[in-house]
Amino acid sequence: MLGILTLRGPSMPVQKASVRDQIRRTLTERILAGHYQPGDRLIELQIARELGTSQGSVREALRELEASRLVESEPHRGTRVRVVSLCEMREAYQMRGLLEQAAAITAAKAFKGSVGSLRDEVQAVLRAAEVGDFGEQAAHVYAFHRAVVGASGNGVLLRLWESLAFETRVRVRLGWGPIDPKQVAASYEAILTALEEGNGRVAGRLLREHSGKFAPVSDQLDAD
Amino acid sequence: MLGILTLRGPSMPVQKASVRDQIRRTLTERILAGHYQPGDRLIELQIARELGTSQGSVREALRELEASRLVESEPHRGTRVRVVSLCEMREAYQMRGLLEQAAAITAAKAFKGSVGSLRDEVQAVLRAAEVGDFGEQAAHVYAFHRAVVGASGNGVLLRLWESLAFETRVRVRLGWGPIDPKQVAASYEAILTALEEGNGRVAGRLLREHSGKFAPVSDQLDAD
DNA sequence: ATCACATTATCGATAATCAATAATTTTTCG
DNA sequence: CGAAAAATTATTGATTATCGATAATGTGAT
Repeated sequence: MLGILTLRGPSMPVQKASVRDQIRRTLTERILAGHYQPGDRLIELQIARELGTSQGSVREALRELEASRLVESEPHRGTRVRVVSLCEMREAYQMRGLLEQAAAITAAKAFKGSVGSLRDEVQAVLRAAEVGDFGEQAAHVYAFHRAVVGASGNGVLLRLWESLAFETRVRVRLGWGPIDPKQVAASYEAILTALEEGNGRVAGRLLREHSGKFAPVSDQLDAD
Repeated sequence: MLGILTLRGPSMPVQKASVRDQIRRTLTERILAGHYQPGDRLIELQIARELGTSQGSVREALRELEASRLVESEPHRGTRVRVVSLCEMREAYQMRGLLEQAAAITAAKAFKGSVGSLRDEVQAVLRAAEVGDFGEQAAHVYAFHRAVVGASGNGVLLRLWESLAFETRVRVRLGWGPIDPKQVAASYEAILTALEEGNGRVAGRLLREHSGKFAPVSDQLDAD
């Protein structure tokens, strides 16, 4: 039993690995990695037997995934990987832009003069793009934006932003074509400069525009 | 058993009343109504026995409440009603303002010339305020803002906004003092006028300012 | 072909049970 | 007495087995 619980690095302190969390993590990985495709059914007992757990634990994990909108379920019809529509993705990108713009306003204070860690992420993005490692690329893009939003110091803002993670991450897997590294570099460079100067207003605007570049529709909500 | 399932209005169509949902609804009501105070423990078997359900169903309901951030839990230490800090509430109000501003930009198109339903809600708010019925007042305030956000036509935006419901609703129960009806009326009247004219830009700005009036801290994120 | 009916897979839910852990109480001993 | 140690209790985390309800599928009769 407990085929999942095998992993636990040697240097890991006392990580509580509840069965429920392990299941959730495993399923999340599989969904984000594309092992389970959108629309695929997730059958409780099947998963339970595969992972060596009980049906109840799987149910709980599925409820959590449903809450974070990775899956959806109908009564007596089971749970399946959620299908994110193009429309919803556009909306999510709009919102991400809006939130990041707001985040930048205050985050700029934190980054003024020290954008080293951010620059590292951008470098990593470009390196990954050259090699063609989309997973790595997406991870560093995520890390960059998350760092900015996190630096805003607004926990609620961060939570809202993170709740968009699924919608804005599927994009990569849909393969809307490779990104021009030059364009990306230029865009990020401008943002970095603004942050370094502590100019949150400009950084925010640039981040919002950046978000717009990756969503194929005009941004209707721009208040400026 | 199933002491909860009694209710089901005569005109109700075919409402699926899963046990889990019933538990969730019951607990949500009790939390919002203040029957359970912030910090109170929610003991699984206790609730299960009281409602005549199994422990498992209560667990699932609690996981859902945790996802919507009404409660929080630590391993082996149980689940309790979440305590929303003043800081978090301020952040939530900031975010609510940001989202509503964005919503107004597009919602204005939908309301141009026909703000009747919105005006009704404002009237209801003032009426409730006169009578001193805070519950009713809060409900209509909620309905007004929700209508605006809903009219934006952006589902993701609506979802984000609704996820702030808890944080921005506790406020009423904390009783930050009664609100001056005149001030409220004037504020809403200006918003209505802007929406009626289809001027989303102005309506958005007013909504954001409105939100600021109810949060006791200067709004740092205003990009305009 | 299509409708009615049976079959099957799966979900929704329950009960009974057990180990692990946290909180509480009691005991022991300096 | 008062603090450390030990025992007790309450509750969670998780399992197994089981049942009825429901949706999907298959099958046969007309």
